Amino acid sequence: MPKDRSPTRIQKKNRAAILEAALEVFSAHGFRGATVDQIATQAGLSKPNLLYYFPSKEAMFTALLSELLDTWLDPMREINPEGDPLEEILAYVQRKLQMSRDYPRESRLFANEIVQGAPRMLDALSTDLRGLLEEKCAIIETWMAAGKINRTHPKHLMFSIWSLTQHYADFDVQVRMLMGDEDPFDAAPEFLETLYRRMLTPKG
Amino acid sequence: MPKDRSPTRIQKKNRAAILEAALEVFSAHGFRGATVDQIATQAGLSKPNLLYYFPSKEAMFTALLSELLDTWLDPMREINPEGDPLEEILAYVQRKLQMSRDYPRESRLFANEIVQGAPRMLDALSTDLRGLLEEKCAIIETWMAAGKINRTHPKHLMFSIWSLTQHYADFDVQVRMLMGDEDPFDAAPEFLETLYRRMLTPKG
DNA sequence: CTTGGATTTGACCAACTGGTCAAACTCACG
DNA sequence: CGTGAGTTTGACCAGTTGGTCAAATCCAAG
Repeated sequence: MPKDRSPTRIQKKNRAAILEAALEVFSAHGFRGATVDQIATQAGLSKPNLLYYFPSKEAMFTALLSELLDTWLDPMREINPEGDPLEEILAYVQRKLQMSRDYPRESRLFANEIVQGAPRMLDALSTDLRGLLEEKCAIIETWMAAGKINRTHPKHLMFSIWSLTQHYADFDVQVRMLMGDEDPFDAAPEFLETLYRRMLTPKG
Repeated sequence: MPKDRSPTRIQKKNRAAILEAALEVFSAHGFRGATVDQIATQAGLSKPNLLYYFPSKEAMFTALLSELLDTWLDPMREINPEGDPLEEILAYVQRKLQMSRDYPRESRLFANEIVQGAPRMLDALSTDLRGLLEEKCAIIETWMAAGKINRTHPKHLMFSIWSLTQHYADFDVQVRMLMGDEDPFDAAPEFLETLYRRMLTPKG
């Protein structure tokens, strides 16, 4: 295992290669379904070499999670309390949809883990996600109280956004199988915009 | 392996116990993450005994899938072309939500499999699901053409219903962690009814 | 160029896992 | 009862997998 002084050129390169490979393999097969050998092959390194950089398979997984969770939550952080309520929420939906299009592996990584009870992620979630959600829900509630958007259950509203957008990444194979040639991401942005505009525009 | 004449009392009981245990274990850990031993313990039988009833782990899994897929699609089958369009869709949403509440393991079983690319399910899906979806989307399109509900992309509409309802089963741990004491299924029915009513009621 | 730390790996191990099998046991039925 | 088919299992096997380690190789700083 590398000493924890400032990382060498090689350490930086290999750690990055391993985490990229780990993302590829873990997101496709889940933690248990992935093997260290697969990740090693994907990264172009030998298995013992991986275990020189990470003490265990588990450590690779948690390192990957903590590296990604922050970026994953960025779209939500960008919700601006000062902006126009409806437009803020619509923009958030579009950012989340972009994430599903551009980073489907990340989405599936989290999906895999949460569906199985999030045994290795609950702590991180209840730390980082919980607070952020409370904060944004409070904002949404003031918007509702001010009559800027229709009144509804803020948490369920957020869940619905996560669910609808991540569905296109997590259930990609099913969606594509059912849509044939058509690219799901062609119509999805408009569909979701319409949905939330009708849902939230006041005086419905 | 039992002969394929009419099953004995013991065969019926044990096959059922095995499939119930398999559902429990596969839905919690995915195919690769589940072990035959776990299923055996859960079923109260020995490992070789399971393999007396099913030739392989794979066979247990596919038997389970094909047994469940039919019931899983029932709520969609019940959509009635003769009924009131908006009410038919709202009722479908509620049926799906009930499924998530009452059969979360089934939902997670499918979710696990599809997130990982549905390697053992794509055939069944493209046979059973594809046709059913086309049929129901055609109905929805006539409803839209007749101005009974707002015009939108029918397939995306169906995806949205699956996504929103199954989210409460598949991401159960996350949802409950974020909602604290409150039961997600208390507010979900009303939330979803409001959402689809606003989305679909004509002249929005 | 030397040298000591950083990096890499072939060989190996113990635990686990899906699956087999012959022997033992149970049960329905005559 | 007795008997043969139906059922159960302990012992076992081969392949896989996470992880170890000593030896070999590489590399950057003096």
